[in-house]
This record gives sequence, C-alpha cells and structure tokens, in this order.
Amino acid sequence: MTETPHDISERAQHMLKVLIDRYIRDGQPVGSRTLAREAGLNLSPATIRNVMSDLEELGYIRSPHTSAGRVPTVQGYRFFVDTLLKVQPLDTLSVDELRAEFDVSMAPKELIEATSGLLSGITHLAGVVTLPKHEQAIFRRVEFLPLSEKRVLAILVTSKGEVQNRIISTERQCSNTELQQASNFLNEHFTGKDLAAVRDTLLRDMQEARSTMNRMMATAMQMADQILEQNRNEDYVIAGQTNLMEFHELCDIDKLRNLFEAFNKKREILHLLDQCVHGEGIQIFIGEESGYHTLDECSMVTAPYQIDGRIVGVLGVIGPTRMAYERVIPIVDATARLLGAALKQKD
Amino acid sequence: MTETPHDISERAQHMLKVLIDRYIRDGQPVGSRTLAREAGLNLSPATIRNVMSDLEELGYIRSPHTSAGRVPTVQGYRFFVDTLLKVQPLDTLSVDELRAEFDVSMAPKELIEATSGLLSGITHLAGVVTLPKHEQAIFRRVEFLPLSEKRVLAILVTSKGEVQNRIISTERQCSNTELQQASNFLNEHFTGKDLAAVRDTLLRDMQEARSTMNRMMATAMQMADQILEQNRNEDYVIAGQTNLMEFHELCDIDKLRNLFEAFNKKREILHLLDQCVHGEGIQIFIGEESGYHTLDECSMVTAPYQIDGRIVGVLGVIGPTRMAYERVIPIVDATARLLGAALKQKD
DNA sequence: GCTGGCACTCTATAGTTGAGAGTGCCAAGC
DNA sequence: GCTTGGCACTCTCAACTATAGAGTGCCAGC
Repeated sequence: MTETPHDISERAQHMLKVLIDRYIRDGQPVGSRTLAREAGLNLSPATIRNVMSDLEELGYIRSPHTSAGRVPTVQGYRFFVDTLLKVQPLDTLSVDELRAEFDVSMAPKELIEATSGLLSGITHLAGVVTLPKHEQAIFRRVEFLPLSEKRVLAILVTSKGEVQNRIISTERQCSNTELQQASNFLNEHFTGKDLAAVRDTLLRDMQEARSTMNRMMATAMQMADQILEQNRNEDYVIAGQTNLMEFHELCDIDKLRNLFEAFNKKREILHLLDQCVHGEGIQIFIGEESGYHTLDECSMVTAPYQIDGRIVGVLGVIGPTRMAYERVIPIVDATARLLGAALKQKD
Repeated sequence: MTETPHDISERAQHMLKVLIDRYIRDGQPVGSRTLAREAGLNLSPATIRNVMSDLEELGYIRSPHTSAGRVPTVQGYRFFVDTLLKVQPLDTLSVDELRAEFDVSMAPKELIEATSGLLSGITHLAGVVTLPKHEQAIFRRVEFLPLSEKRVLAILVTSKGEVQNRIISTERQCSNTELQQASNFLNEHFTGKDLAAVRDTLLRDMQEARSTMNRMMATAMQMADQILEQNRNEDYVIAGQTNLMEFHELCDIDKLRNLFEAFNKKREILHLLDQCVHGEGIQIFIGEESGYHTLDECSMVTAPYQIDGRIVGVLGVIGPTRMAYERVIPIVDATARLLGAALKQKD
C-alpha cells in the first residue's frame, strides 16, 4: 500500500472514494448512515460522521445544508480523479467494438462528426472533437474555376484527402487560361510541400518579385494565401448537447441556455480545448477550474489525438461535474487513439 | 370593408385580432377588462365578455381555467393568420439592410448557414434553411485523386460553384493514369450537362456497353454515380435554437429536449419543410397542424427560395405558436428572395 | 343590445405544520 | 484513544390552509 499522502488517512481516502462513487451514481447527497453501509468497514454512522467532518474541514466535501448528506467539492473531485481513481484501459473487446464504429471510408470531416456522435452516444454526455490542425498538411493540388466576372472558385486538396473550397473575389476579371496557368504553376512548384511552407514561400515570393511579377501570379498567390488563411481557422464539432438536459443539476433553464450558447459561440470552449492540446494525455477540467462561469457545474475530459505521433487535435466530453469519470476516461482515451488511427489511413 | 365571412361579426373579428395581438405581445391570457381597454370600441367589459363567449363557442379562443383570460386556439391563430392579418412587405430600407447581410463572396454552404443565423438573429426564433436541391445543377468538372491502395478521392464541381467531395472505395487499385483517363472522359462528355441527365446517361451506358466496357470506365461511372447518389441527400441548417429557451411556454425541460432532439434527428422537420416546397409562397404550420407532437406548441413560417424561378429550397423560422407572425412573415419572405438572388450569382 | 352588479370559481401566494433526514456533540465503553 | 449509542438540534420538503385577486357568467335594468 502507498503511504498516506498529505494529512488524510488511508481510511478517510477510502471513505471519500466511496462517497464520491455513490454520489456519482445517484446524485443525492450522501449521509453518514448510507456511507456506513456502503463503505464495508463495519463502522458506526457516528464514526463516519467524525471522518466526514475531517474531510469537510479539508475542503473535499461539503453539505448543501445542515441536514443533508455531503457532496464532493471541486477539490474533492480533483483528489478523486488524481489519486483515488485507478483508471484501467478499456479491455480489448470493448476497443474492438469501438473500432468497428470507425468507418474509414468516411471523409475526414464526416469522421470527426461521427466521432463526436460516438462519444456522446456511449457516454450519454456531450461529445466534442476539434477539427484536425493541418499546419503539417501537404499541398496536393489546387484548381481555379471561374464563376462570374470577378469571382473565382478555388479548390485546394491536401494529402489527407481533405478538400477545401472557397469563392474568391478578384480585383479584375481573370481569363480562363490565366487561371489555368496559375494553378499549373502552383501545382508544379508546390505539390508535396508542407502547406505552411508553401504559404511562407508564397509570401516571400510576392515581396521579392513584386516588380516583375505579372498579374496572373499575383492573383494566384493571393488566392492560395486566402485558402491557407482559412486553413488556420479552428473549429470543433459538438454532439449530444441534449444529453446534458437529463442531469437535474443542469436543469435550470438559464444555466442550460448559457451553456448551449457557449457551445454555439465556440470561443471559450475552443480556448479550453486548445489548452488540452499542449498537455500530454488525458486532461480533466472540473467545475470552476475551467475559469469560465458557464462551465461552473460542468467537467470536461479530453485527450489529444495524433497522426504519426503528432498531435493534431483534441476530443473529449463535456458533462456535469458529477460524471462517471472512471468509465468516461478510458473511453475518451481509446477514442482518441482510434480517431488518430482512422485519420492516418487517409494519407 | 369586406363582408363578414362565416358566422363571425366584423366586431368579433376585430376583437379577436386585438386579443391575439395582445397575447402575442405579452403571453398572458387576455381578460375582458384588458380587451375593453385595448379594443378602442368604448364597450364595457360585460359586452366584451359576451363576444368572447361567442368566440370561445366557435373555437377561436379558450380559457386555460375559469378565472383566467382567454388565449387563442390553433384555430384562432389560423383565422388570424389567414384573414385577419394584413401582412405588408418589408419596406425598401429594411430590405436593403437585410441585403447588406448577404455576402456574395461566400460559398453556397456558408451562405446557407449565414442565412439561417440571420433569420434567427432578426426574429429571435430558430432559423432553418434547407440546402438547395441540385437536381438541376450543371455538371462542371470531376477530378479523381488516389489516396491509398483502394481508395480514391472524388471531387465534383457543379456550375453553382458547389464542391462535393467523397472518398470512394474501389474494388481494386486504380492507377494514376487510369483515374486521369476516367476524369477526362467524364469532363469531355458531360461538362455543361444537367446532373440528373448525366446520371441517367451513365447508367444507360453501363447497361449497353457492359461487354466491351473496360474496367476503367466502369470505375469512373461507379464513382460518378456515387457522387450523384450523395447529391440526393437532403439536409438543412438550423440556428438559434437557444432562442427558443426564452419562451416560458416552452420552458419545460422535457418539451425542450424533445424539440431539440427532433432538430437533431432532422427527419420530421425535413419532412415538414419538404411539404413547404410544393406550396407556393409563405407556408405556415401552427401548433398541432404539423402533425408532429414535438412541435405541438410551435409554429413554423416558411418560404421556398428559388433560383431562376425554380424552387430549390425552403427557409423559415420555428418558434412558439405565440410568435409575432406579422413581423416574422415579411422577414421570411424577403429573406427567401434575397437568398435566391445571392445564390443565383454563383452561376 | 349594452351595462353594472353580484355571486362564483379558480389560481397563485404566503404561511403553517409535521415528518424525515442528517448532523454535532457528549458521555460511556472497549 | 478510538468507537459508539443517545439525544437535541437544524433544515428541507411536502401537504395543507387561508387569503387576495382576477376573471367569468348571468341577470335585471336601461
């Protein structure tokens, strides 16, 4: 057995774990009598009360009011998640079942959406998956098609099988051959190169060759630049928001509204997800830890997903602080691996 | 003045209109005293009560309970919308403001999303816009790029500047030149043709030439067919769902949940929207008229939008039955026109 | 046909009560 | 010194009651 950390006895830890497990299960404050029964330590409620009192003193639990049981605090969950919980990876069978859900014939965007839906479906929480970052993506092909007078449809294909298209307004009308030349030039010079590098090269070229550069080239680079610009956009896909309506701790219409609006605005959530990219492995935000008040009663469990060992995105779930971490964590973890693997096959 | 239709006096009609206007404004059942004040007819509450009693008899209004005022029934709203409401088109200034919101440089998909957001933003309801149907779309270009062994990325561009892409699993590995030949063939033969016609031709050709047709061509047609298949998919974009949380008649968490789930499942809503394509002009479903219980307390105001006089989609708003029809209808109407115009410019 | 008056009904709100759950503390026991 | 049963205390929740207020329906009179 490990030595007792800090100032909390082994027994108290065990009781905290049982309390939180129980609270996660049915959402009711846990009283001393219940805990006495549940803990399996053959202690009387009175003894339990003493320990609970200590735990409350330390800030791990609190009573909603005098005569209710105790509920975990954020700090309590934190301790629970960090040291009490021994998460074991998903067994092979479950992983296989999960893997079967990944249809590799899907385009990346669809795959992301499916994954988000999958996460929410299994956990009964809201699933989030960021779109993979493509700074490392390889330029594969570009095509320009004239639409009307001064508008051109640009299509960019990267090596991941990702297709981006955008309508570009040009300063003047471009002829068909002009556009053809532009795409030929780009395809010849840049196919197989890193997209970020392409962008940089383009920008530099535009500086250096300003005087001699003909209009066609300027337009081409402008277009490419616009597409690359768009490529920086970050975004995520969320699924199963309605699952969150089932939890009575979130049933307040105003809280729910704020939460849903935060999902729509995306900015805050995106910022949080972004933090998770940097930390390796599973990251968990519990309640106020996120720093955003709309998420005060929510937790977020995330894992970055990678392609070829390079982290390209984050996925996870959002739910009430009272979520089944023990069950959710391995799922998020496995899903991240599987998504990475599925995306890799696009190369 | 128009003659009194059916068995309801001019005066009663006026009072019904005032009652509904008032109810739409503040959501409270309207009593005889309030109505007497509001109607501007210099009648005593007692007289009003008699008329209200008639209106209730006819099924246009009802009391939630004995000592509340009256609220409109679905039938009441129907009568209100059909004959009491004189909707006047948006004034030029407002239309111009609205038009300014349409950024023609957006790709069709983005445009649809923006329109949905626009509708929900202005009306404070949920906005819906179906993706434009492309059965009339013109085949413009197709491109096949190999991804991995048996997977090919197919990109189809239509004349509307719409780009569709899909990963296709092939039965065997296709060489680069094979794919090139396939796309060349398709581009040469079908550019500028109607997409549906292309599909038909392809299918017929595959029948006739089965024996002589080489594998390359079979693959090409298969791919094109797959893309066209996907093209049939109907879908819509919804925005501002959270707006609906503000209406206390929808504040019941369960109703809200069902509603949101219906939005996510899409099937029912899509079916409703589909009905609206066929009817010309503004279509309104009030409460149970939709036939779907999840929408029992909701109304839907829709208008088809067209490109070159051909209806390609529907847009509208979803909100509580108690919505400001008078304000919403012209907005939906104008938005439909503007979206059509904006999409047309993609040609 | 309109009106004021009046009895009646129903809701919504506040206040009251009692049961139940759980605590904290204390003194006794192992 | 930990553990325990006992007990007084606190607080919530649900049920119940009372009351004010809104609005109706009906009737008799103008």
